[in-house]
Amino acid sequence: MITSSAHSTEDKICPHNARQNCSSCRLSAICLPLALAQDEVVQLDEIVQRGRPLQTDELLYREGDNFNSIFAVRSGSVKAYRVSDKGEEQVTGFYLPGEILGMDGIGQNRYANSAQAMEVSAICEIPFSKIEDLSGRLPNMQKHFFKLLSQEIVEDQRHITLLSKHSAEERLASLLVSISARNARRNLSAFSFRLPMSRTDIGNFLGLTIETVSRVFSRFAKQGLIKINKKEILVLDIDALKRVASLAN
Amino acid sequence: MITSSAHSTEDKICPHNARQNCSSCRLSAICLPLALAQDEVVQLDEIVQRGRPLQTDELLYREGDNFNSIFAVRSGSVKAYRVSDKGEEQVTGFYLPGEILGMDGIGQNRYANSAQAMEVSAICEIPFSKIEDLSGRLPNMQKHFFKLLSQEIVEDQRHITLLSKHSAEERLASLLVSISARNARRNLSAFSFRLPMSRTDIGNFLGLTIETVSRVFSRFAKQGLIKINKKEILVLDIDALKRVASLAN
DNA sequence: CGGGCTAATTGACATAAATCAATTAGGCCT
DNA sequence: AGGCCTAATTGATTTATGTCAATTAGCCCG
Repeated sequence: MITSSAHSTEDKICPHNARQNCSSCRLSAICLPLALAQDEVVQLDEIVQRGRPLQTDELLYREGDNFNSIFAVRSGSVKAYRVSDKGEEQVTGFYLPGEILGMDGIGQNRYANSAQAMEVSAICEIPFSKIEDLSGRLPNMQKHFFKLLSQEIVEDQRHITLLSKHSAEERLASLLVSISARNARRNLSAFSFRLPMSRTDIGNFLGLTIETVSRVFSRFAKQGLIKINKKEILVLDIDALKRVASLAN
Repeated sequence: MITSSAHSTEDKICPHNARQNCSSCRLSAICLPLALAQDEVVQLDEIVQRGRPLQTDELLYREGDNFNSIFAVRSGSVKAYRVSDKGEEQVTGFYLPGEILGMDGIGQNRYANSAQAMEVSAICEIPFSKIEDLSGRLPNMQKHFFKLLSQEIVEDQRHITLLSKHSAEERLASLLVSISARNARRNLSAFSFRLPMSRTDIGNFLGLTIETVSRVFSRFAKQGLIKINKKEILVLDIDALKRVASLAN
């Protein structure tokens, strides 16, 4: 346990000027270096670009842009969304520190989503051509990327099931459980956290209206599963929440 | 155009004993060999295994099974489905000749779906470890697999949007347009085909009940968009159908 | 420090699709 | 050829969630 306070200061401590390499990054255990040997991480390090932080609502890339890089979230959070031909906007994912986005661009050489910062966020950019090179040389790297891509497929299929077969309560509980778990993975509290996204984004992601999201939040609070203060969430009964999620995932 | 008759005999002519290699396979233009040079296809050929055909309803693999291979459909058709912790079954995809399935297993070394033949089907099996080897040696191969995986992600995200934001009519129109296009890709008729899946599977895939699927089919027929005879579909107005799909994809 | 803007909440009502139920129509086996 | 089994269709009714509307509560900026 790195922190016992409700809200970790992870994102506050020298957010954008931490020592600029993967080896010393505190996310290395869950981010790309995860799968690499010490000396391989050095090679990864050489191709990672760390730019200025993104401001809230700033776009990292836009749907249809030429695909050149994938990105890792170092601090903050990013949402990805696509616009259907019908003009409907669909949030396809939320990305927290240590998570990789942009891989949807590989197939068509264009991003299939837009990516937008939900708060001030530091992002690592990794040119994909360099990753291809590296993957050709380092079997670990290739293997890891195959895995990453595959996991995103499984993640998306889970979400398909969620949208197709589960109620509003199940969907929201599922999201809360997911965020809780991802926080825990980063050694943050699983029970007290701030949702980086708006109710609108949550609703859009879960295929619900903002009103329904709000009502379900209120119901959960009334039932004593959580305590809400705007975006601050205190999980009072994670097991009940998991039960509601029905493990809808 | 290979055939002008309403129903191609593609799947009937020597279905399982066509010359057993990728170079001469009539699907090579849309299947794995697509991305490879002549001499590279030969190397692919050496690792592809072609077993006895699957009977209708036979399982190719089961969710949770150890992952070892990916598969290409040579003839027939396969559905993939997963069971959520809630016990709900969700069809995640339909695979037609030339299409690849099983890649969801890479991430966890276990298949995340079960795969079941919807009719008698011939399947090519490709051990994934061999693909990793080959990808390390052939940049084309590696690139192609990254693309394949990425495209499945985009496909799934499209489906997420479909389920989240589109009406029953839009969903079904979208599926019909998709199948029509995939048939055209195989040089089959885009306007006259047999749906290999049941109404139950369609409903499950689209997040609808079988009754709703049936009603929407009837409505489309009444509106003169299609003609239905059980699983046989005659598309009368593909443009209208695309309009209804709203290009919900 | 106050006014206005936006996000969230809450309530009343509408609706698309689900559920329940009955009927029809094939296909298959004896 | 006839009967049975399953898949599909069609209709009547219910329901979860969406839509419309009004209210509240922060929060930013001058």
